[in-house]
Amino acid sequence: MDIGKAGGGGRERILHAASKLFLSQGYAATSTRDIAHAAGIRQPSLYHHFATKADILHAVALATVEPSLRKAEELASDEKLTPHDRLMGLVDFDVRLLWESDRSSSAFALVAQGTVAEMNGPLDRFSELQGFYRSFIVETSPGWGDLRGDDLVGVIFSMIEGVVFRRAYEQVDVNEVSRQTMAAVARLLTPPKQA
Amino acid sequence: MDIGKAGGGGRERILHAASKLFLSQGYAATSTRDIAHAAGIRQPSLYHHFATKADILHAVALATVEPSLRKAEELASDEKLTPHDRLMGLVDFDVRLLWESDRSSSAFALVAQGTVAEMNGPLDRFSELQGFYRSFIVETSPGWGDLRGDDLVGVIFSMIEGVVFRRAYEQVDVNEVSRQTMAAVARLLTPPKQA
DNA sequence: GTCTATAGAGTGATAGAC
DNA sequence: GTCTATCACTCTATAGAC
Repeated sequence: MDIGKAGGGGRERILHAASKLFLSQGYAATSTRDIAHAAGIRQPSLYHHFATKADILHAVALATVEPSLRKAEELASDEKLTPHDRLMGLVDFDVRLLWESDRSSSAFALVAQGTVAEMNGPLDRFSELQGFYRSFIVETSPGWGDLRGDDLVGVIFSMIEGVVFRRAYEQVDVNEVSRQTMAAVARLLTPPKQA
Repeated sequence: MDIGKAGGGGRERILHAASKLFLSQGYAATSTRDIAHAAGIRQPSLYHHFATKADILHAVALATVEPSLRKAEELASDEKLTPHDRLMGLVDFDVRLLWESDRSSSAFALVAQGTVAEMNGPLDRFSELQGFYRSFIVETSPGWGDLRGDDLVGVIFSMIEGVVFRRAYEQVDVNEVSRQTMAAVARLLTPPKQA
């Protein structure tokens, strides 16, 4: 299920349309009529595919985190790669995904918009993704000085998710943002040559 | 005008209530009845103080960015401080502000929820704050390697704003987050002792 | 400056035909 | 699987009394 691509069956069209609208306007500000119109159907027809509006959000959030998770699994199982390569591959993939709102969005930003209790499924997948970040990071470097282990995971995660704010107002190319972010991650992990 | 503190006149009470609600639920999901109830008045009474709901968001966004801006001005004019001290002081202040949603929130997160055209006032103030970050950063260090000048400004800003995501699901103390963020900023700016 | 009452539009969701 | 019609509710905002 890849909601990044248009086309596909009726359900896929709805998820694709809803994904774009939820990110650009927010969940609450997006009406079911908006979604239906963008999907090329009438509003009540949505309810043949989903029981409630919240269910659409749930499905979008799940589908949004899946590509990153699949990429992480692919990187983790590629034995030709070093941990550093795996981390950089995932950072690059996620930054581009976060940047291209047309295709996807911050899974967490979506999850955060729904009632937390109903969003446990997507939240679990999100935690899995964090787990990959954590293992790629600690396998790359144990850290040094006053930033080690979970400290590094926290600030790196913060930096990656924070690109959604940059996208909203900066005039920067996604290639530049990806390059900068990878360079910053590498710098945070690399000890000085003479400590 | 400090909407972080409760009390004050009717207008201040409304801004305080709206600030908390907009951050925790989003602008669209917050009804004027919610705001009025939290402020201890009836819904139509809001319209004695603000012409529209969007005006409340506008005022909240402005009031939210002001404390950081005042802090930045204070740090900039304190001649006993080095650029590095100024930067760390602002990072610490902003991370704590972002973390304590009860008191404030990401000015930008608020701005992003309104129609962009109507939010030019707050957005300008937000740009001013970015300007302080930029000058504190470049005065601290010109950068080194593949991260210099605006590259550093971008990733550092991303990391600071990104703490709102960490707050939402991590069980971390704000003092830890502030310490980690300051350490990461310092590490990004400090050249290796032997390049 | 706050209230009650209410207008006017939009909302999510259901019923039932095709 | 999509449609038309519609219900019951909530929303922002206004009018006018006190």
